[in-house]
Amino acid sequence: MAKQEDLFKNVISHAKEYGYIFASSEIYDGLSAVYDYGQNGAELKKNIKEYWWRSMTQLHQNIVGIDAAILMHPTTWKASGHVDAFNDPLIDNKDSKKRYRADVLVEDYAEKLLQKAEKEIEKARKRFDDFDEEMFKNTNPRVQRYLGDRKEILERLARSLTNEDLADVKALIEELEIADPETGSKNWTEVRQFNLMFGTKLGASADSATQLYLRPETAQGIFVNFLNVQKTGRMKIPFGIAQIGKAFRNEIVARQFIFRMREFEQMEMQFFVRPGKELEWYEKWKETRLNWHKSLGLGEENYRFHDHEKLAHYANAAADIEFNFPFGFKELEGIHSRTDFDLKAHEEHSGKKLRFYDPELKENYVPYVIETSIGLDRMFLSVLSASLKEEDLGDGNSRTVLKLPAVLAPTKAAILPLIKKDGLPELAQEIVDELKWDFRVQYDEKDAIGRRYRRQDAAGTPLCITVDHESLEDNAVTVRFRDSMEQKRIPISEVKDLVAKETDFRTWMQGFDK
RNA sequence: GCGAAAAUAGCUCAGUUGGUAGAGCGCCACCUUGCCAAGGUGGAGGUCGCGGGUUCGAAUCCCGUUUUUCGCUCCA
Repeated sequence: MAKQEDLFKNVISHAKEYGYIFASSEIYDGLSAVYDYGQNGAELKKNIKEYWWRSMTQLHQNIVGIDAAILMHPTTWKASGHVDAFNDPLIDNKDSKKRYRADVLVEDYAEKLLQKAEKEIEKARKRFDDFDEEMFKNTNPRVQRYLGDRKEILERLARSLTNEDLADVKALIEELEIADPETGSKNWTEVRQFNLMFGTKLGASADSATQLYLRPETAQGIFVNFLNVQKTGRMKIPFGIAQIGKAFRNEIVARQFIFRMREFEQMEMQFFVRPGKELEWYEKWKETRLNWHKSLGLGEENYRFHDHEKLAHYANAAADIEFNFPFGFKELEGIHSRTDFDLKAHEEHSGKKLRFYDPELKENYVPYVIETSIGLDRMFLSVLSASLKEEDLGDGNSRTVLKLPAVLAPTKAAILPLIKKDGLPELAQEIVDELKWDFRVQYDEKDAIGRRYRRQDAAGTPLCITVDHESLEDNAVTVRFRDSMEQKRIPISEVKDLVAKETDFRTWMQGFDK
């Protein structure tokens, strides 16, 4: 356990030291759960995005990409359910330190009253042969009291929640003497409202401004554009719309480095299918997405599915692809069968039809949706943490090496003159000038060659190309591979092809693109 | 949000019972070496997270605060 903790700390400090991730506004002590990507982090992140984007929109003829705005019409979030669901009144028990949803506590209490009433009715049913349930309900004073109290409590709760009168919710809990279900303590804090959505205003003057939200998920940008894309792209079901973009959540607890941030980026694809076919496609996408992860070679044992038993209200099937992070298996990507919930909700709220005319069936329908949604920052963390190795070289030496998948590496190759004189730097620079058009490469002449190799190992550069005195004679260079530390002599004219082969999208993805 | 721990140079850390900061690595310049890191010389870099208090004097003691990590909690 302690070892895992150390490993995670290593990942965090390596990420900083090599320019991958910095705390946001660090000179001002940082901002909780907000991080910046540094010079190498930005490259790695961009490469992950590109790997995903090309897999989706380039390898699939029937998937296209969009880039919707972060700000959306506020009704979007009513339709999606976020306005209601992302607003939780929470209360803490001071003794047990447990947190509960205040409305759920009250609702549970009301539920108990209902159960008591039903018990009375059951008892009476056994006693009387000619039992009239309606009659009994309406006349028995106990049942009357239970049901009356229940009704009154629920109405008062609803009223208080609508008016955002949280003090009354607290008062209600106290009046009813509701206790912590686990410990029985009645020592409660105030009820506080947690709104998971970041609010902002449209319009410069405060009084005429419209309340807007920074989107808490990117999916809605796709749903509201469903018809635009379908019509203008002449898309036929089944088809998908992909998007990469920022989303924002005002998490109560945001932790674990970049695993849960307040500002994060999602890569998601909504796949529209015929109603009734959704579970077939759900299975297919589960497999496709897992394959995509496997293509990066970070270790197949590091991935697993986690099928949801408790489904969100919009879903009829859901699974996560979990990754073995330094702090255990956690969600990396979600694959959800979202039914027609979102499109239907937008139809209702907008009054616009969001349907597809299926020429084969000769009918209109609201498509069903399979969603694949991956946290880009989590993906970044998974790649970084699985790549960082402290390697024992067997001869008493060790090295720190960042075994990033070459296709994702920020720098593809380092060009190194063996020594910085005798014309070697000039030849090395020529190679840089040739390669730089196709690859991000780096020139380095400082320090002993072995040291430069190790430096590139730690930065994650998959290839080193060394120019020595012989190179001037035979036009050949030594290529040194990061992972195996093996060296190979090849003609300078073949360097470009070699770097391409090692770092190419096709090299990595082909065979996994099922 | 609660509880625990931590915060000193870019990184990893030391800093004795309070006497106004050190090491190793890294970085920069020059010299030297030249195929798997840590030769030489010189140099830059810290108001010890921040604010307050105690004291003649605080990195060190006390209070508050911020950030991070862990546990709980939450998680469309």
